[in-house]
Amino acid sequence: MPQAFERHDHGTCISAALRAAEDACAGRGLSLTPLRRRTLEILLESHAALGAYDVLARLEAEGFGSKPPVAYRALNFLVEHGFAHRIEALSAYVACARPGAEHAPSFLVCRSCRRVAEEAIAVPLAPEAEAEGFAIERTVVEAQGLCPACRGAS
Amino acid sequence: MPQAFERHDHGTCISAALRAAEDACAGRGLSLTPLRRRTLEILLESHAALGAYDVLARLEAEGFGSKPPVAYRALNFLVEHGFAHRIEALSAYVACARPGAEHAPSFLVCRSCRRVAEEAIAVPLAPEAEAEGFAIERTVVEAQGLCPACRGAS
DNA sequence: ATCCCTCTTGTTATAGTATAACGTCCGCGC
DNA sequence: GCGCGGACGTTATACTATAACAAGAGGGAT
Ligand SMILES: [Zn+2]
Ligand SMILES: [Zn+2]
Ligand SMILES: [Zn+2]
Ligand SMILES: [Zn+2]
Repeated sequence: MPQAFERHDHGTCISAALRAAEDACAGRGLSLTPLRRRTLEILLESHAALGAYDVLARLEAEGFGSKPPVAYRALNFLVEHGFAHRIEALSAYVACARPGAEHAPSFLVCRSCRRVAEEAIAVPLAPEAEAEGFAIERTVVEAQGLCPACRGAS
Repeated sequence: MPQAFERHDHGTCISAALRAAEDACAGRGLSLTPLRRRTLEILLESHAALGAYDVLARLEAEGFGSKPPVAYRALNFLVEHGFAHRIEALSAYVACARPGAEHAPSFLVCRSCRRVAEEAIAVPLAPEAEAEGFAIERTVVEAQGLCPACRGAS
């Protein structure tokens, strides 16, 4: 997988993700409206986590509505359908690096540049949950730290 | 470990945690002031995650200050020194179940009653981080779902 | 064509979470 | 006594998120 912290052809990165979103929407009867599509593109421009109000500012500058629900609704649509993820520790949003594939996402989040690498790992806590009769519905796995670039720039 | 979702002697639970906090503060030159101690007690009363403003309301009712920084400072003190943890997905706070012990905490969080069980697991993502040159400083591991009691009450 | 229904986008207003900045008090070392 | 740092209190403000309502677009039924 091309990773956020490695050099890669980012144009391919973007177009593959948009393509996957289009296909998934077509297949599931969802509509990837201009607002939703543009919101995804904004997230895809970088591998960094963006706050809802950052996204909103971009959308407003491009002629979409200027009020918070505009951004939150688009972001929630993307998150619900797996085209983006919410980084809980930052209250921020990032495009999914594996759109289409079912996965329990986990992230490496740089505290300096906010770039995010998405990893595929086994759901932790499953045995503990089993032992206690706890039914896991969703997992949040986020490692915060410094990415290679930001370590170097120390 | 006595778990939040199991029957246990909760009085012991509370007094052991307070004792551990007192000892740790004494040993590290920290001051467990009445405000900080009471804040910890409030968190300890249940194994549930409480919002900062819930805690603040309790503190105010007991004669402490009524403004947000009062609660946030006490909570931040407890979190910084490992006597409490922040549940990122809820923007809420819970008393630590292993005060004193060094640990990368992970949690089972009930979405219905907000009770939290703290587990000890290995840091996930370590191999991935290593491979990418990412320096992990903190991990957030939270499984959300339904606890045994809330499953039963379905 | 008209009606109805649902979905999307837009708005206003408000709720919920968190911190910056500053003043006072108190205990301690000098 | 004086200076200092830490804890606690305040005011004010910033940041994050949602409830509730209005307007338009599209589609299917009559
Ligand atoms: Zn890329
Ligand atoms: Zn970085
Ligand atoms: Zn207990
Ligand atoms: Zn529960």
